[in-house]
Amino acid sequence: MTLLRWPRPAGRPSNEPAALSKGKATSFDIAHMTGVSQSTVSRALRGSPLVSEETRQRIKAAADQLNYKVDKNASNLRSQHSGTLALLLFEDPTADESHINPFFLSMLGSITRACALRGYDLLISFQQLSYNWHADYADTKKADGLILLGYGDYLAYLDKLQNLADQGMRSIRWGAVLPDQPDISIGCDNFQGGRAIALHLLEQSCRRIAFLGDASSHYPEFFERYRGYVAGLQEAGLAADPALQVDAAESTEQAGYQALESLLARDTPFDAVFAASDLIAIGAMRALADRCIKVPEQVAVAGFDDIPMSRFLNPPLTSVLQDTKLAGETLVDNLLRLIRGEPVETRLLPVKLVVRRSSQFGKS
Amino acid sequence: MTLLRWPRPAGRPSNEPAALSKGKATSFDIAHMTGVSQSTVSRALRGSPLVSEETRQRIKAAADQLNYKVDKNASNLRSQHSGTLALLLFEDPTADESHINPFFLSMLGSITRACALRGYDLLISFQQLSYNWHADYADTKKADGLILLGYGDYLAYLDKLQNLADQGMRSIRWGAVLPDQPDISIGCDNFQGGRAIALHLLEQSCRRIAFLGDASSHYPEFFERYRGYVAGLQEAGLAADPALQVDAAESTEQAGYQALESLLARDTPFDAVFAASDLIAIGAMRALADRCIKVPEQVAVAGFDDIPMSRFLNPPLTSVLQDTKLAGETLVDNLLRLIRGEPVETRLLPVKLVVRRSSQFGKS
DNA sequence: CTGAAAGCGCTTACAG
DNA sequence: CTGAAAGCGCTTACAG
Repeated sequence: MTLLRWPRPAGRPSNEPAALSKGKATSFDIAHMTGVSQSTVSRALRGSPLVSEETRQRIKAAADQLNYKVDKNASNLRSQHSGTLALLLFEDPTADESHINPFFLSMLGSITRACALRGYDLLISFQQLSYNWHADYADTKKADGLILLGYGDYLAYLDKLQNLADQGMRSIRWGAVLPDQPDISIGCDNFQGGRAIALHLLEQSCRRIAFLGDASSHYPEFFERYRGYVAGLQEAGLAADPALQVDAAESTEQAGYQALESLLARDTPFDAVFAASDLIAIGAMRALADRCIKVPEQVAVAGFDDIPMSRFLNPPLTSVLQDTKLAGETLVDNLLRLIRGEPVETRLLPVKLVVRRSSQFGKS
Repeated sequence: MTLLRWPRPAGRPSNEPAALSKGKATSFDIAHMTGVSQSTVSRALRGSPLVSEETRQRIKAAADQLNYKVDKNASNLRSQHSGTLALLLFEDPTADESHINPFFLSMLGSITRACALRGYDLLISFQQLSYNWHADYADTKKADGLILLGYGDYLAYLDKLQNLADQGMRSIRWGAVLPDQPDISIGCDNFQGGRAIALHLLEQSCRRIAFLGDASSHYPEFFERYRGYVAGLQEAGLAADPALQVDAAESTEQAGYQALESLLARDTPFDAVFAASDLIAIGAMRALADRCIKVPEQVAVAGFDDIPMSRFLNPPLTSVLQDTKLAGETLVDNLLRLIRGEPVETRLLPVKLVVRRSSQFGKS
């Protein structure tokens, strides 16, 4: 009998073959099995060039046979990084808890995929604005970096972002890209999107275009869309009429419905509605339908985000498409760069106007 | 000066106050600061009854002051559990990579919330059916349990489920609840949902109700919906006509569009369409619209899942609502029970018929 | 109620 | 190219 007997690590009965102790094999088992040191096993499995090809093959074969997998907790503890990113979705505190904004859901999907392709795990959590993100994900070492996603009052959490940056947290935010921001953010070109909608509606012969959405620095993404809209009007020699701008801070149907009612209550004529998001547009279209105002015959409507349901609306909604696949990849890639200490470029992603029936003013 | 000086753990320069070494405080720092042992710090912070209230308060205060957080990797390694659940979304291999099935997105949201409320983290990943789930999430100790979500050929991954069960993996699956399953699954009452749709359509005076969706044990959820539909017909003294059942394995618009075209090609008269999912129904409605067949005037249509966009369709789609909030909570609670070694009851969740205009046969 | 000690399973200098 | 050793930061018997 030539089978060598190696000492077993404490805790495993020496009469039980390692191959049968399911999910329990350690690098020591592999080492004993192949007759090398545990350090060499670790090196081989991590692809270190310090191990000879022949040794590596033997070790890999043994690892496969024992169904061995590196214990992530141990390797993370030792190497001090987790191979995990955390995605924090912060929502309006008032949001209905059963539904997530479809746009963020779409982002979530693309971020998940991007992480998987790069070999990172993704931890997901919903957060209130009041929460201490850093403490829970960075200090506990659960994640190497944070992706922040969500609407909400920008000025209200500016301090928190500043704090994250001060503590050297690796985090990146989806949102408005502005000068003098404390953090690194990636967003789409809200300005050009707003401008494109305005130019498109003007081309449909609309002249009194209402804007539904907050137009203040509290909601910088909406504000950028608004500024693009104003710029578009100016190019056509028109001035934006303040009476045609109605606040809608939340991106919800309810907010859109109410915003349109406010607009109607002002008794200011309008022939088009540019909603700062598709959800707001959906609410506005419902309010118009309830008053028997026909879209697009009497009023043209356009939104922003191009969420999946927009093409199914009646009439289908003209909107601005944000490329969520590219957005997710860009967020992940830049966060990874940040983690590696490489320079990161704040980026503005291009948008695309998607014309559908809701904006064909006057046609039926 | 009465400030005591404690020895510093190796690795930290003793001239640097612990409070300034950001994100680096350990339980030893707290111990030194409060004059107790590190074990006591660990106990106090974990709420052990072995620590006196006074000591606990002092320790907690020190921990707050130093911004101390337990290192999850260390505690996980030592205690051998991760406080993390993994959600594996397995999709049809053919699925368009940019969009996730809206129903699963909704489940994802509710599972994320349920985990957060119970103090668990959630790891998310997309998986192909061919993947070795167990190895990647259980053997690596990244997660204490698995939640499996997704459509796909049930028979094709039965072996894998068996394997998971054999290896003692803590996992739970959303899907059909059938006798003799190798794993524990939770699902909605697909049978009663299918029956409710059939009875509803019959009530609208439909007599030739087509079923769009796979009706085989490869797709047991669809099959249960089909069996419910057959049962509903039987209650009205009608037999299901095989010519009215068209396969659609994937839950996509494309599959629905094609299924309806196949149905039309059969030249069998029908006055209603029951699609096995809303996505299939959406495709079918488009195919009907392309042929200028009016819904619900000429053909009534109903779906299943009640995804968010269904109420916005033209006409709004009658469907069967699955309570995703309850589903998410049930999945998480049962998985946690499984992890704790408690008995788990396979559960069938109730569904609710949601009637909208698409099924008002004959009306305009 | 508290402390000293062992050890979870790795990675990574250090030495050869 | 390989091995012996230290140590990541905790939790948990064990002893008092």
